[in-house]
Amino acid sequence: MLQQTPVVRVLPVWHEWLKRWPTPAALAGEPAGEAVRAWGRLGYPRRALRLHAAAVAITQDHNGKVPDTYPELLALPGVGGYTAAAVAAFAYGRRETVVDTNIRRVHARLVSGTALPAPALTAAEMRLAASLLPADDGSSVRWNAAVMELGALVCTARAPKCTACPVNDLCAWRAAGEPPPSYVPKGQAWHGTDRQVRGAVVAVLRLAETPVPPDMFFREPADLGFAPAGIGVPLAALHRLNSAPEQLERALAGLIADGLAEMHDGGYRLPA
DNA sequence: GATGCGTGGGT
DNA sequence: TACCCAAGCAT
Repeated sequence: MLQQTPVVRVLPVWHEWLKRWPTPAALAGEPAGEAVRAWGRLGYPRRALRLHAAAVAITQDHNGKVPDTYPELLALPGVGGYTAAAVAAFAYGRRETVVDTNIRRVHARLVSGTALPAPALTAAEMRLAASLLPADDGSSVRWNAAVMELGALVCTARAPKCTACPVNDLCAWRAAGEPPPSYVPKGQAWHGTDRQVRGAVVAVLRLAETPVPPDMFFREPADLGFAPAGIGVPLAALHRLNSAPEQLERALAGLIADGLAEMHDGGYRLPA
C-alpha cells in the first residue's frame, strides 16, 4: 500500500484490511476482486491484485507465514527490491540495505550535495547506502528507519526544513549553497489520458454489484434508462470525461489484460 | 533503460 | 488554479 502512496492516506485503509483479513490465508480465501474493492481510492489498483496474489503464494508456498528472507520476499508478486528489504528489516529485524525515495533524497543532499537523486535508482546509490549501513542488525534497522523518517519529515522534496535538521551542519548540499536540481522531473500527464479513463472505469467496477454492460460505458447516460444500483456517480464522472470510444476500448482491454476486470454475463466486473 | 500505472493533499 | 510528488513494480 505504501508503494508510491503517502503514509497518512494508507493508514485508514490498512486498518480496515487487517480487521477484515488478519492473515494471508484469510485474504487468499476471497476473490481478488474483493481486494480491489477494499483498496478503495488508494490508486494503482493492480497493487491490490498483486497483494492478493502474494497472499495466495504465502498460503500455498510458505505455510501461511510471510517469509523472512530477502530472496523469498522478492519472489512474491508485487514485491520488488525496496519492499523485500523493508519487510525483512522492519518486520524481521534483518540487516538490509533499504533504499526508498526518502533515503535516496537524503543521501543525494547530505552526501552527494545535489538537490535531487537521479531519475532512477542507480548502482552507485545502492553502493553508497550499503557503505553507510551500520554493521549490526539492531543498529542497521534503526539507521534505515531514521534516514527514511528524516527524508519524509525534514529533508522533504519541496520546502525542506533545513533549519530544523539535526544534521544540517553535515549537509553537502547546504554547504554548496543549495544548488538547484540539474534536471527537471517530468510530471505525469493526466487530463485526457487513457490513464484517467482507466481510473474512472475501475471506479465504476469497484462500486458495481452486478456485471456492467458495455452500453453503460459507451452510450450517453440519457440513452441508458437506468444504471445498476450504486454506480450512478462514478458513471457520470466517467462520461464527464467525454473520452473517445477508442480510449474506452483501450482502457477496458487493458483492464482485462491486467486481470483487473473480466467479462461475465455480457458485462464487465472485477475478478470474482 | 524507458514506460505505464491512480489518487489526493500540499504549495 | 496548476503543478508537484508520494515507503515502486512489472514489462
